Amino acid sequence: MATDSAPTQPNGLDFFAADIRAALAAALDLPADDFQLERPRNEAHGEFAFPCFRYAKGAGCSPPELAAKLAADLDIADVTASSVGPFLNFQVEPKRLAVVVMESALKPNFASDQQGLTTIVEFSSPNIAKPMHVGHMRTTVIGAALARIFAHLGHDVVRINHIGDWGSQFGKLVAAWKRWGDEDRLQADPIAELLQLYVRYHEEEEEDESLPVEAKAAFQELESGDDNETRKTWEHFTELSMREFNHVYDRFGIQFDFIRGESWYEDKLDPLSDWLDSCGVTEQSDGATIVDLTNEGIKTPCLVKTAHGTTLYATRDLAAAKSRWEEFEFDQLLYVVGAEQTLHFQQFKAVLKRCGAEWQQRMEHVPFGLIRLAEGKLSTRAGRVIGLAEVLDRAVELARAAVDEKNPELQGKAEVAEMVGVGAVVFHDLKHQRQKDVVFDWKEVLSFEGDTGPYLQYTHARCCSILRKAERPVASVADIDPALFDGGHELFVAIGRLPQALRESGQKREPMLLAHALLKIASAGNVYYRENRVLGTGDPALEDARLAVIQALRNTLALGLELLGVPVPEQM
RNA sequence: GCGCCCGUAGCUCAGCUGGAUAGAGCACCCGACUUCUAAUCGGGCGGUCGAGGGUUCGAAUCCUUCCGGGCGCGCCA
Repeated sequence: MATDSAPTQPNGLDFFAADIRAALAAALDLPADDFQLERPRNEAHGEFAFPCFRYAKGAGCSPPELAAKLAADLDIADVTASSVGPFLNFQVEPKRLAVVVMESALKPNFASDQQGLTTIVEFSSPNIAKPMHVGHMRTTVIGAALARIFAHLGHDVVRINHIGDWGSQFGKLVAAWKRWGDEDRLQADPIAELLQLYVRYHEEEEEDESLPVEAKAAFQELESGDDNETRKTWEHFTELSMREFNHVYDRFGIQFDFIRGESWYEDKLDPLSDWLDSCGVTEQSDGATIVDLTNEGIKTPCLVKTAHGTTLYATRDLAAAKSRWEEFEFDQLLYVVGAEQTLHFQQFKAVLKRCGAEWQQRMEHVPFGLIRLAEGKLSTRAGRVIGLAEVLDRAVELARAAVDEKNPELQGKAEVAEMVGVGAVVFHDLKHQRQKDVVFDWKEVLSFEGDTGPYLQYTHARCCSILRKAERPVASVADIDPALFDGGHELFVAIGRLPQALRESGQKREPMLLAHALLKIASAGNVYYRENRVLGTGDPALEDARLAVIQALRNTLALGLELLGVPVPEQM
């Protein structure tokens, strides 16, 4: 439920941005919200930029004149305004910036921003009886990251895994099982056996006309709700599949608040149908029940029941959405589902709109691009698949080789290799813009150098190492002479921008923004500790200051990596 | 055919609510480990931002046409 959010002190650079906006508002006599501060292209120009073009007319002068006038007039604590042509640049007094950022970064709630909203994130949602392959990675990794980001921003987050455990395909599977199933093979390797049945069904379906008939009958038996043999078989498959999925979720460190398959909404399907009827939106067409959406600008009607009377994907999604609204009264419900399902979400929101359910506006499809192989689209049936577990295994294997080579003395190499391998895979997925298709390339995914997860982990591990070797507590920022933070400016700016990146990641549902902010921080961090030796300088005050910087860097990276779902080893 | 998404350096991508010389990583070529992990750091090479037209003081960014790629378009999910 939406509650009043307690105003929190802005963290990082937001602290100064607020002052600058207020000063601009006063000078130009406009609301502070109107001002979008940009970042100067050239870092030497300062931390914030304000192009004067669109305000010049109102001020009755040219943009450069306005910039010059504002530069002369504005008086902001700890901030110097200067004009360069039509641009007004703001430079924060470096020592002050260092202190504010350092204090922010050492707080546990760095970058948090209470909003008191209930946000449901539906993600992962694999189909039972099929292996999780790289195609499931994006929804799983992006969804989990968004859920963590919203939680950190102060939302009440509900994570739902909408398992695909219902639908006519399970009729097919049961039919295939009855003909060719083998319990021993099933026990030995459940998913492989189920997949084999699924593939065989599709191969023989065309030759054998009785097969589809049996499949339809089986799904009808399932939907009847009776506790029959078909249902027992289906429950068995579900249980075996979930066991397999949970292995993967454990490796990713992902937990759900609710694992609710489509079948969970089974008893809500009839009421849903009745509701749709009572709203007067359904009609019959070629024996099927549809909702016409032409007035909503969608040419394809939404099918809610087949000619055989069985439900469809849309029916179950409608029932799920309505049930969730009644249960949670969510402020937002995000569906982290592939872009190829855009039409489906448009349709089912339009159906709800026709029913007068205003809350449909709170539902949002968060689409992402496909993962493709160089050889073509992923296809379970055609055997063009790369298993998710296989990707992780190979990454971990390579990570192990890297650990053996780079740090042979390390304790717990197996654990570290697991963290590094998984981290590489997760980060690789999150550093790309959500919407774009990605061509799966082993070489890219398994890279540990440059802009990668392991690079961030390495930077974090280096910080841990320095802090370990210091063998003493880190002084508080208040006890440090700010002049000793000299040399860390670029790093402070990078860290100071994290709160904004985090906020935008949430607003745009784009974990990439956080990923890139972290890369910038790590890069600046690597430069910092290379050029500013921490231990053994013989100057205790300087060591205190630099240790604090390393601590801030470590905390920031740990926070960011954790939010993204990249494991955070302390040594590697 | 209609709809949606995408097209930026050899490769993978940032930048896109219009703004200051288009940025990273990889690859390639130089250079830096007696000192806190070289999974690092510094330098170099590399781009008519798919093509044309339009709007604007200003376009990779907005509009439009075309080309190229992907996805979707009623009883699968």
